[in-house]
Amino acid sequence: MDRKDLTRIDDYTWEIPQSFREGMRVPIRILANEELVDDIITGEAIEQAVQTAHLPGLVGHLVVMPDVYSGQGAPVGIVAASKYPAGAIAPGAIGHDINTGVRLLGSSIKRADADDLMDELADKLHEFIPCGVDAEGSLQLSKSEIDHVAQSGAQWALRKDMAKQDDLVRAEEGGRLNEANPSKVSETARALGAQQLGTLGGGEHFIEISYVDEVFNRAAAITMGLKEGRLTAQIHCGSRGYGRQVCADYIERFQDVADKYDAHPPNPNLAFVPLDASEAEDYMGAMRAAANYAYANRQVLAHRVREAFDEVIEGGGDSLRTVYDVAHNLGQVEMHEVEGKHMRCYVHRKGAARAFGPGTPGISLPYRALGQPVIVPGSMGETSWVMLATRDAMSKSFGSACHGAGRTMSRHEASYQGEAILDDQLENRGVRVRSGDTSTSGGVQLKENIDAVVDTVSGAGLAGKVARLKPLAVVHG
DNA sequence: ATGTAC
Repeated sequence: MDRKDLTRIDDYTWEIPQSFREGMRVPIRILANEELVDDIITGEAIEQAVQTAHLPGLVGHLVVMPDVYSGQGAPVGIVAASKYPAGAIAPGAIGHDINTGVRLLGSSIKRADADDLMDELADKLHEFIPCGVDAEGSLQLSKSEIDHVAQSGAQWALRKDMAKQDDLVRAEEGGRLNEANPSKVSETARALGAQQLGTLGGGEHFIEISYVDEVFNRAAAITMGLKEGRLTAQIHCGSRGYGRQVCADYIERFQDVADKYDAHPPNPNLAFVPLDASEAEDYMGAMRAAANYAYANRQVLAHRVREAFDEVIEGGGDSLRTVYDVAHNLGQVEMHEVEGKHMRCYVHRKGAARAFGPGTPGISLPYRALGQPVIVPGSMGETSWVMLATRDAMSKSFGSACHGAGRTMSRHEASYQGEAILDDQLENRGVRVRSGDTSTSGGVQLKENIDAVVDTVSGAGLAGKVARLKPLAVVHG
């Protein structure tokens, strides 16, 4: 694809018309600045976006985020809104790592006071947090306990003294989706979940200590508890094998019933069924269960980070306060205005965060008047940004923004890349690294386009800058 | 992303 296939809407928006290929249900809107657009349209993710635009019942336009990259079925970095309940639902447009996301914690600890302690802090984080694909957790729960986790999300951790009330108040959806249905989750998934709660996983998943480098919106930063020169902690992870298995199980099941619904996607990983099919309801219940597992997992990891801080800094754990916790891979029923009409939609977000503008119902109370926080972590060891959603996000991207933590290569390409160079790259940037089994991160390469991504998100009017964070230490799988 | 593999 090249630029002649695109219509330029404005400085940050490019459209691929519905006529680009027969079978597309909506046009595609790529959100990207001059610097990013050519890479996006020449990469392999864009063909996946074209295929995703075939999903029946899509409304408005398929949104492609500036940090998009190649995924399975749908690319990572898209928003696809389907009319509810007349449209379709596709697990591949939500992703295998259901509710992968980010928890950001702020603190009152001055960077200058912690400089000499950073190596010890990195050691303790690594000691307290099991990493890698095969990491088994410190919790070792029964399958029936995992059903409680899947039902209650981060609230389960509150009952187990691994959360503060304020953690939940400042998490998206209070850290728990309603109408989760663990009985629709396979035995295989439940068994994996029982072993893995409280583990970080591999690939792009990481825990990072950073500091607030610069504040751009002082009032918002105060509400968020972010102050220049103070330490922060970020936890980027998801639902581990539990969510992966839920996605795989339902893609297979949807493929099996394709004939019944005359549902034939351009790619088997984009298997779909009508939203009002019983199989769709089962998937939604299982997917919400996996989302709650991920909310609980980030909460348990936040607890472990607090324990690690306590070992090194007096009162360190207690000073870590949740700023926000946001999901990147989720499907939700929401009201949106499309071509002048209010309608109920099923919004698939894959590699995209919800970003509701100021005053929108559903935003956590401390932030409802300001707009939903948008955490853009960059790759591990990269600059991160904290932003606030603005009103334009509702019309431009179904109330969504980028997810930030991207790859330069698809997983498929990365699998050919051989030995890990990631840790050397990180060390060269002066970031302390502690890693587990690097076999899963061997192909992870650091992106350096985070500032262009953030320029696009703010230029397109999805979110405004609040603060920039700089990395000090990373723990990854 | 992953009891890893188009």
